[in-house]
Amino acid sequence: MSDIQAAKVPAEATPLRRQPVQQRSAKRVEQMLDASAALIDELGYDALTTTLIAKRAGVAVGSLYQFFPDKRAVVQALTARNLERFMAAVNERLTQLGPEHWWDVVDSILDIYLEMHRTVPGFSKVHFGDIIDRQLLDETRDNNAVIVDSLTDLVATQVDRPVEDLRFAITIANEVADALLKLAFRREPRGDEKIVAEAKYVVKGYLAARFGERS
Amino acid sequence: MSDIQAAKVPAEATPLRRQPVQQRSAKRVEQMLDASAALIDELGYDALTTTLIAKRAGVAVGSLYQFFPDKRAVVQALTARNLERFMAAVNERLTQLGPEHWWDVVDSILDIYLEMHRTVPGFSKVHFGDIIDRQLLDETRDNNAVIVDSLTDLVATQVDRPVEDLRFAITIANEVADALLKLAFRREPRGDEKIVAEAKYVVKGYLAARFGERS
DNA sequence: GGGTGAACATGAAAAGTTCTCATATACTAG
DNA sequence: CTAGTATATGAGAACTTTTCATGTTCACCC
Repeated sequence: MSDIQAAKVPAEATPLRRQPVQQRSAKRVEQMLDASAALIDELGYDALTTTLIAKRAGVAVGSLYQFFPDKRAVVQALTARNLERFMAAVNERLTQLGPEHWWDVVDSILDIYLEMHRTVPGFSKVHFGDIIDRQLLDETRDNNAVIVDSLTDLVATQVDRPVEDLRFAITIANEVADALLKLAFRREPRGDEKIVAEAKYVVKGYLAARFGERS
Repeated sequence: MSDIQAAKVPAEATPLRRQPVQQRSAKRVEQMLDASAALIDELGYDALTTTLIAKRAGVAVGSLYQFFPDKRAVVQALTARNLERFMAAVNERLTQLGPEHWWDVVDSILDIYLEMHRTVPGFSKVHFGDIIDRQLLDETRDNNAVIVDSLTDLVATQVDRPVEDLRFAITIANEVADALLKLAFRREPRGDEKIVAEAKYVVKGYLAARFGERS
């Protein structure tokens, strides 16, 4: 009576040294990501240490390297997991609501984004929009592409415009929203309300100008 | 006949372990910052190494620690230098042009920002808006505050609105511009023209809505 | 339930970084 | 010319990242 349907995402290209196949190890990998997220929250990215991660996760350092090629890959995997969770939440919310106006889509997405900032450890420090160094850049581009493409598809069914125009506008909107919400959470741990409101205002204003008011 | 007027900025709080007093050492510190900038461009922040910086700058590692308390402080000093250069350029441009419409102020600022992205090594990777970790956060806030305050003063003489409203709007605009220009330079080394244009459009649109069209 | 090979776990130590410090040299004021 | 401070230096202490040989656990088969 359980939903055995594996929630496995194909995992585009494996940044992992080895894919955990047994359940215990999959769990361990999750623990390592959780530990990383917590530590990033507490100490910041720079102070993150493989030894610390391992200790916090309750595993040996070697176990970490069993799956991740290096420290960066851990953070990268964390951002990937954040992205997956985000997209899953967005999809769920949207299929639930049923698409009406893109206006509402924007609201939903921003709300979910906010929610994750507030509830997912480490999210406000590193999530899919971050570039910590060149190595992560390509991965980041991919992550953002996933979001943007997904949203573009969604909006394309509603707005009568060339898809490339939509993609462009959504790319811009995505970047703006990310920047402003990050600012909001830099100012206040729970997110500065005024800035959050302004973020919604700016994004909607921009999209309205580009998409037109009609749904 | 030379303008001896020292272009020294008071240097708010000293993040340096020791302030270079002799000219040779001041020069060396500059060399270290130059080396850091170049290396960040080439390898990314993560691959930055104190040994590498020293080697590139042609000094001993110890010399670096003579002035900087740790590696982060070097990057921090680099962002501070970038900020100084940026503000200096902005001030020069604006006093030259003479303030007309805030519209033109925005153009000037964005142009200078672009120019620096293209000509100042490392600028597109780390400049005043970046947060690499918690330690740098306060300094970053300061940096942004400097820009925002400075611009606010400037605009306050032109727009008849409560100063706090102006500061808020400028904070938002600053963040948006930064995010979009960073995106532009992530996409193309010389800055994606289309995105740059859109950045100007978004920022101006936002400020027009907040400040009103009138100069 | 015994055997086999792959997946996984582990921690000591190799390799690499950060940062210190005792020592040596350059500069500056008098 | 000289004392006193600023600076330069690089070996090495302290800490991190990553490897790897060794030992366990699991999954599957007979």
